[in-house]
Amino acid sequence: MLENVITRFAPSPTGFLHLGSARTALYNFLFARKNNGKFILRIEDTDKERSKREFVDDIVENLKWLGLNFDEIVKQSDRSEIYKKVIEELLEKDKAYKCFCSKEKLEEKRQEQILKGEAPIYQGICRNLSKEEVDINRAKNIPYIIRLKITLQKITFVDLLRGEIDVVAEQLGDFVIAKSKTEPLFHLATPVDDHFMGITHIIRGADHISNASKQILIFKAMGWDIPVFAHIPLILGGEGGKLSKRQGAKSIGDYKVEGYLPEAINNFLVHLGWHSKTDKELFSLEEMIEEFDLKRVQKKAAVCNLNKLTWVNKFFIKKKLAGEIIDKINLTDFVIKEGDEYKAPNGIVYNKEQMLKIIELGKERANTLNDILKTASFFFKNFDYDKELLKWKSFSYEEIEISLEKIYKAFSELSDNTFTEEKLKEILDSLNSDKGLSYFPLRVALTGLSASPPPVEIVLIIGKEYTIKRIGRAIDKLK
RNA sequence: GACCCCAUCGUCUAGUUUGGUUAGGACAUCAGCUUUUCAAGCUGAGAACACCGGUUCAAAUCCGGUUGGGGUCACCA
Repeated sequence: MLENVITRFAPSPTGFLHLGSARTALYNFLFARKNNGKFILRIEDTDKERSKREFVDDIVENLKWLGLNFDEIVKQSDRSEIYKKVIEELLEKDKAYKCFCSKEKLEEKRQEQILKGEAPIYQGICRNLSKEEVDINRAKNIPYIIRLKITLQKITFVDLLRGEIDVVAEQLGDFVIAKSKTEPLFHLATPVDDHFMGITHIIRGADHISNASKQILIFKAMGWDIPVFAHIPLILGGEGGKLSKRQGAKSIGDYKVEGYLPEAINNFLVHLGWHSKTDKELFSLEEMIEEFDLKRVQKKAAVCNLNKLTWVNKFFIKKKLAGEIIDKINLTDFVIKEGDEYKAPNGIVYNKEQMLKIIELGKERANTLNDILKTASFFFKNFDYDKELLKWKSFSYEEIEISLEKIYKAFSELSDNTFTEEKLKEILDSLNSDKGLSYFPLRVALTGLSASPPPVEIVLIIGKEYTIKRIGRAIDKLK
């Protein structure tokens, strides 16, 4: 175990929490907890134009929903004093300078460079302005921004997953670190916070590899210790390309609404780039913490294939008790809850025990929480079906009708005491030599479907009265 | 375009550090079993080391190149 580990998840609140960012959060969380360290949520809202309060709320809410509890939340917009001090120090030490170039002029130069096939970087026009020149420009009120003065030739840093990475500093150009002394930009705010917050491990997406070199330049200019970097592989969409920028970039909130369980999402995400030493596939969050190891994280980008998510979700739904999920299911499309009663539009009133049994049946067949009642909607809604559906194998309509009439009669004769699972099965099993001739038409009569949970289970839930009614309706269709 | 990163079944991956495996698992697909249907479950099948060269008795594993994919090049993060 490492000492004093502090990690951070640093999203910009310019969008909802999506799968890619959630996985970054998960890895940071796992690594911190594994080492008994701290996990901090840092909202990078230096871009006032694009940052929105609703996104902050979404990120916080969904992180909590996933169980990725952070120890602290920090907003960059609350820390302007710190950035200001660093900017002033950098300026004072001549590690940074004011640039008076206009946006238009810069854009023109950029285009020229691109046309010439050169790297589109800043060419240092204001890099060596004298104090006098700067004062003149200031006196004229020409707007300026602040750039870092790059003096290093080569930047080398160690990535925990990839080893040494070399970057030619020239390639970077004197990039902008702040719009003004009070308006820091990403490349300044990030290293400043990482330093002052004591971040020991920067775990983030591989799209930040090239940013790392820029941020290291700040660390070096300030003479700070450089934290450990671990750039985790990107998650790609089905067609390749960054997930967050392409299709399929649904938010975690969307998955929640669609009926995915947080444990399913965590398990799906943890395997997008990481694998335990064993062949174990499904983990609780505690087990993940126990087994997680940054060194076993993949270097290759992972394509996000939702098949597995569905499978994982199904697994966890099946594992849960009906009582655990009844509160997570949106019942309003199916029943109106009044006290302990659940009133269905088809007239049946269920008690809680019956509702739980219905959920029990539904969850065996559901991919998502929302599927649970959908696959069992015949409990609640009126339905119709074609007479043809009642057919079983090559038996005739007459034979089907006779079978249903026998069931009708036998069920009608049962008293409440004998209306039990054993008795019902006994009747259905003995009625016809082909069991399906009893069960299948009964199934259709009860559900209007050719695929459903076992008919006897359904009968026991809706009760004798409604069972008889539905069988009678089927017989009428055959007449 | 320049720079950086990466490369095992369709997908997620084990194996690479310390060369020797019938290249393993999961999802998906297909088949069989079970069964009153579906789902589940069980059993089985097909399915991969990008290419070329080098080192070596031996290369998925080490080295070089090629190709391919991805990322970054903002007064966004």
